[in-house]
Amino acid sequence: MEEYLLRAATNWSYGSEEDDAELVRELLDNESPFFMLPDIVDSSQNERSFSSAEQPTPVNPLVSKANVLYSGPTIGDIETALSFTNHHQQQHNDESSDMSISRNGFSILEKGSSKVDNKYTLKIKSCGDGMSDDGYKWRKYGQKSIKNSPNPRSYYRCTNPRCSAKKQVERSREDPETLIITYEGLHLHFAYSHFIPTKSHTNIAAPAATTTNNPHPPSKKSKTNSSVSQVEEDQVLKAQHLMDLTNSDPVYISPPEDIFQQSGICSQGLLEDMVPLMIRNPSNNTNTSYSNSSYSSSSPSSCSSFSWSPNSSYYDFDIGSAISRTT
DNA sequence: CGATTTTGACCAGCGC
DNA sequence: GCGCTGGTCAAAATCG
Repeated sequence: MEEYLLRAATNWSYGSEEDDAELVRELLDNESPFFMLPDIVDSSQNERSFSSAEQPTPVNPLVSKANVLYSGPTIGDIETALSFTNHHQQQHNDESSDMSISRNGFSILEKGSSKVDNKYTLKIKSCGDGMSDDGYKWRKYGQKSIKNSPNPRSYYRCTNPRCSAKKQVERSREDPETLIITYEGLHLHFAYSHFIPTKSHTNIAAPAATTTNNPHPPSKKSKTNSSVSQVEEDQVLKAQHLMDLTNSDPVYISPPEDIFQQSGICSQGLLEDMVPLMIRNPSNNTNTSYSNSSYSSSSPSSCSSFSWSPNSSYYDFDIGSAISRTT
């Protein structure tokens, strides 16, 4: 899941359907550390939150930390979703029940996270007190009423000026508890929070002399000042995947704030922030695993994923404030 | 007082 | 061309 999002973000708009299909296969490969064996997960537990005591055993500790459940989509389901038009994709999403992530009081019903026209749609089911927060800073820049829908749609931009990401948040008509979040543009926070710098990354993040055709780099100007190329980023991503395939140590998730501070880089979680960090601070890249409790109790920064913001207000028709506001 | 949200106006795309 | 709709802008209001 995280891997998928990470790679999807990296290949934001230039991934072919073949690439997507390959990615899906990798995701659904039982050998993948990001894949939870279906027989481990009681399907009856899908679409609900787990306490730490009742979490099913995942294949990958990262998945465990994220309370990620996988019980669902077949390769065909997702490949179909990837190939559908936006309209069809939405229908497909409505008809299939696939992934569920729950963390810090909300769950994601990812009914086929899919990429259509550079957009990724997540369906998030609120639970508990209804609070949910992806942990990153978004600025609301608009809200519109949608025809034939009682719920307005809220528009958000990432507050990081180097990030062009936007998202739209609206409440599902079918299920008022389900929020439909459409991410658009290259916004990598959603995945970086699960991106753990380790020594192995630095070893593998070797430069390569190729280019990408990513049309929406988070910051082109910063690229010119950085020794890290997009290809290096890709290498790091691959390294991360390889490392996770073999690393049995607990792996976590949001990098600690002090690492960012020591590095003098923005902790918003952009990949271009992460890669220099890993290169410059190899010594800091070890021993960065955290306990489950440390994760869930206090996010190290506003950039950690899915952090729940107790100060956020939640109103029926102000979906976004409940999701985007961070403190 | 700066940051953020609200909200009406404006604009562009699309179908008729 | 016109109207509808979705997306964005920007000034005012609100918040911390």
